[in-house]
Amino acid sequence: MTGEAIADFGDEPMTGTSDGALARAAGVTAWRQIADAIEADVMNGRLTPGSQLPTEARLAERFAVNRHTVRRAIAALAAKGLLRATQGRGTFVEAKPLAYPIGRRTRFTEIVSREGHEAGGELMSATETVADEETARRLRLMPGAPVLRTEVRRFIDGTPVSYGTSFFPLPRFAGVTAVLRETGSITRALAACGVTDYMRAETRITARLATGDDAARLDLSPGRILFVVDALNVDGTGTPVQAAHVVFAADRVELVVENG
Amino acid sequence: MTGEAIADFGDEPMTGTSDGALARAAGVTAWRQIADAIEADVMNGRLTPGSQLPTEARLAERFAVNRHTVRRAIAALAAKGLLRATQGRGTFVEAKPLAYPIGRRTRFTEIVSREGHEAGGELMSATETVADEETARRLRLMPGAPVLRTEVRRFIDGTPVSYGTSFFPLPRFAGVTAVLRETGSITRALAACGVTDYMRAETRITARLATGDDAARLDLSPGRILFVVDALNVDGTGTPVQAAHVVFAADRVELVVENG
DNA sequence: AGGAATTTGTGCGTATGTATG
DNA sequence: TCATACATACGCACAAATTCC
Repeated sequence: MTGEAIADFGDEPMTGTSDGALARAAGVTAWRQIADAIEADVMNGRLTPGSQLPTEARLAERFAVNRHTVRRAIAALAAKGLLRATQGRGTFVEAKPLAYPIGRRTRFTEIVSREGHEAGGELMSATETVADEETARRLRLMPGAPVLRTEVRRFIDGTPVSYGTSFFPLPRFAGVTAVLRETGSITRALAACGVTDYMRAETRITARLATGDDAARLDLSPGRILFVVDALNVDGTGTPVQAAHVVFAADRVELVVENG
Repeated sequence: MTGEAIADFGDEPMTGTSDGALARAAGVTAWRQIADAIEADVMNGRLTPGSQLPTEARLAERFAVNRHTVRRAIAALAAKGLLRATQGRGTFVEAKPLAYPIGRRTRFTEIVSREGHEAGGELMSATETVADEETARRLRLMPGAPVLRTEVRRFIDGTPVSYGTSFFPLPRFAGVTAVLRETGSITRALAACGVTDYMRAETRITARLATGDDAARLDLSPGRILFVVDALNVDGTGTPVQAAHVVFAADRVELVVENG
């Protein structure tokens, strides 16, 4: 693999006859050779994180194979988390995972912007309901107590990294919905209800594979790994203010526990 | 599903004609019906964590199918993490994941025994080598400085839960090998070198799928989820004493971050 | 607002090489 | 040697999502 970058061909003629040439009738399948070529381009920096690959049609032309064959190579790399293909947009090189500190002060927006990225939040739903046994125990409420249930999806530089549901004790935090819908920031939503500061009391981390629903919400392929994070936030007096159940795309974040 | 537990049939006659009977020629494959039946037995507590299933041959007889069909059902549940089949031993219901606290004082043996389980450790290898760039940075050494590299596998109640490599600065911790080989305990090994107390400074958590090697070492099926944990331990003065790179079987532990 | 162009996603059919029995 | 099954690869057509004018 000494060829030029796959993405670098434009209208100019090919610079080498061996470029893009596959060893047909060799022991390795065509789609795997293509996948290896693309992966090498990513590893060598010829394709940088966030950059767009040529269209499947152009890659097929380039490697002199059918588009299906290119698609198979891309699918393999997407399953590895190296690429991400979106219908109507194109295929892109995935960004490096963001270090996501988990500590007493865990604030999504602060974390992301401190690393030089743009944080985004989207309130997907907000309904008043009653606490089930598990939620009541975590929020130290009676089962059946009124709670606000919100579903929030979070983005870094426009790509979704997590989504999940949160529960807030209800007489106290009735006002979070409006702020959450407008800003997508939990911190500001709680501040609007008089919680000037809150702390992460406990974080439980498990993992599972992405279902079709997860895949759709996080724009990744089914079967990728998800972190399942159950978090409890408390106010200055130690009173629970938020119980969250969030799934993260495991190859878009790296969870970091710092013990200062 | 109102049948008796699968594991409960012994020499007594069947208590109901429908027990174990499959809806052949229905829309659901035989192996999936068997898998669902076993899963229901686990969920309802008729099969408890740690208990052994009947042999594949007996299950095949029970459901009146070929043993291959039973194996497919078991394989599906093993892939979900519900069962674990070990050659020569049998098939067992997986235990619930153990809560594994990650904090300033993270001690494997203490954590496990406090939860009422038996902790085990096995030193797989110990070699003197030199620090590569990454290891040197973490241990605050010069690249090329001598370090001790150990590979340790850990068990809870006899089942492997993690394995990984650790690096110790070498002039100081030459004595850990012997203690580690004898006790499998990092805490005692460090104590033997004069480190009466150590602290977890940082823990980085990512995830990946188990390869064949991982699967062999942790006695799980390839493709299961692994937590990849990079940890740094320091002594009372803040000097790094151990840099570890450990993989955990993600469905045998739940990582818990507590912020006192 | 709307419609064309672009790009990925999906389905079907066909042919070929390679194990398997 | 034949039959079968499976994965690979190709070709064509259309659907669906996004972007751009």
